[in-house]
Amino acid sequence: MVTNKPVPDIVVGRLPIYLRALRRFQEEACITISSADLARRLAIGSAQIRKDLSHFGEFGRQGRGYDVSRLTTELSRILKVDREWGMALVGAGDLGSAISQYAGFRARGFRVKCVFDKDPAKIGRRFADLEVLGMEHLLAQVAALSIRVAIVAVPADEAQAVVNDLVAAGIRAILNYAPISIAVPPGVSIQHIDPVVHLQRMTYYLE
Amino acid sequence: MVTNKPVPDIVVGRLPIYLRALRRFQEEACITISSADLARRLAIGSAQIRKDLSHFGEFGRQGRGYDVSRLTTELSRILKVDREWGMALVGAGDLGSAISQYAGFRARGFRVKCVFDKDPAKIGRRFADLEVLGMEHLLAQVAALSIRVAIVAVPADEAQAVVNDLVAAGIRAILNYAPISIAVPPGVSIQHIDPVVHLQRMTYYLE
DNA sequence: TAGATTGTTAATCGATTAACAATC
DNA sequence: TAGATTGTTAATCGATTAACAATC
Repeated sequence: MVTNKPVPDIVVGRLPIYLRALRRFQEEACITISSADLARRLAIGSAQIRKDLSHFGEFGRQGRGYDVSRLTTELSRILKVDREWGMALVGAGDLGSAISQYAGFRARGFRVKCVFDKDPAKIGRRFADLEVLGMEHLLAQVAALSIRVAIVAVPADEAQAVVNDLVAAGIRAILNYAPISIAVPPGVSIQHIDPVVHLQRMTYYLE
Repeated sequence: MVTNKPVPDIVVGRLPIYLRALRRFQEEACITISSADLARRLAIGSAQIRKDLSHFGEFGRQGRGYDVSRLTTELSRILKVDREWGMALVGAGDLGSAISQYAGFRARGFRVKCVFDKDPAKIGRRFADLEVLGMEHLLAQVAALSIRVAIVAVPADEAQAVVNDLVAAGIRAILNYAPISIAVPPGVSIQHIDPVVHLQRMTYYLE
């Protein structure tokens, strides 16, 4: 049942996982899957999948399940990944270089369109087909290219200032690789990637 | 109050975030902080921090707060990151190369000790001071180096098989960079890093 | 039709939060 | 001491799960 209440973040957060699994079912040439099929693959409950999807509409058929291609299309539309998103990358060090070369972004519709750094030694270098620009070009570039998404790959102690600049430039979604918690104003999303945090969540259980 | 009930995963999952914030307070030369100070920095509730910590002991003082250095030590001990952890890396492509060079691991006590790939073209190459080995050496190396932690950086369709090999070799904690959900037996932890999932969690809110 | 599976309800489960006695 | 802040309780809030009528 679709209401006008906002969908819980935790539900939205699972949709990309469903979408990723659907792509694999598609690669395996599955035409139709049940919520139980998907649940088995993801090691979660089938009721949770049905309930999550019910926030957005009725995409299945009783007795048959879900059409893999239809559900992929619907989830892509809901998540707004039925288009290409250009991204700004701030930080042209080793990590930034690895990020700009990561094929997984382009393969799923995300593309680094411009690269910035504040270090004069890095400005002017080429990152694939992009020239590293100074931070003073951020505002104009983001506006000119209509960019809403950015990746932060600077040291922890510079990250908050960079995020502030990005928000001021109109960026509304930020993927942060700096190992630090960062504040953003309402209306701006931020997600953090810190592999060490994930490792530390596991060492607790070792021994 | 410390009981013998297992601490919820969601609580354990927040400890690395607390630890990361503590290191920054330490860099700022803070001696003592209150749960409210930490909560403000992390944009969460102070009661949650106190309740989370109370699962493990009493680390604060009424009226004073927490000693930054003491709490850092305690959390490091709880998470078992008061030591160095050697890691096996599987996958010697671009992503594996970036991972092996990522300074953030070593800086926080995680070190890649051996690298494996199944591609004969990659075997024998050098990754910093390590030689890329064939998968047939996995079992012996992991045993010889007493490694319990591994990183998977292979294509999605190879990841499950690699994880099975790792588990068979005695690995008990796996950081997976392949964009796929993977099953592990009880007693083995797995965490996933897929930056595109994080981006897709944000595009939903755009426009 | 008979069998299967959805979408939804209601119950259960677990996590977060507010409040405050204890106490440094 | 007076002020501040912890550790803990109990209430609230929200998410997960089981169950099943609807129906393809």
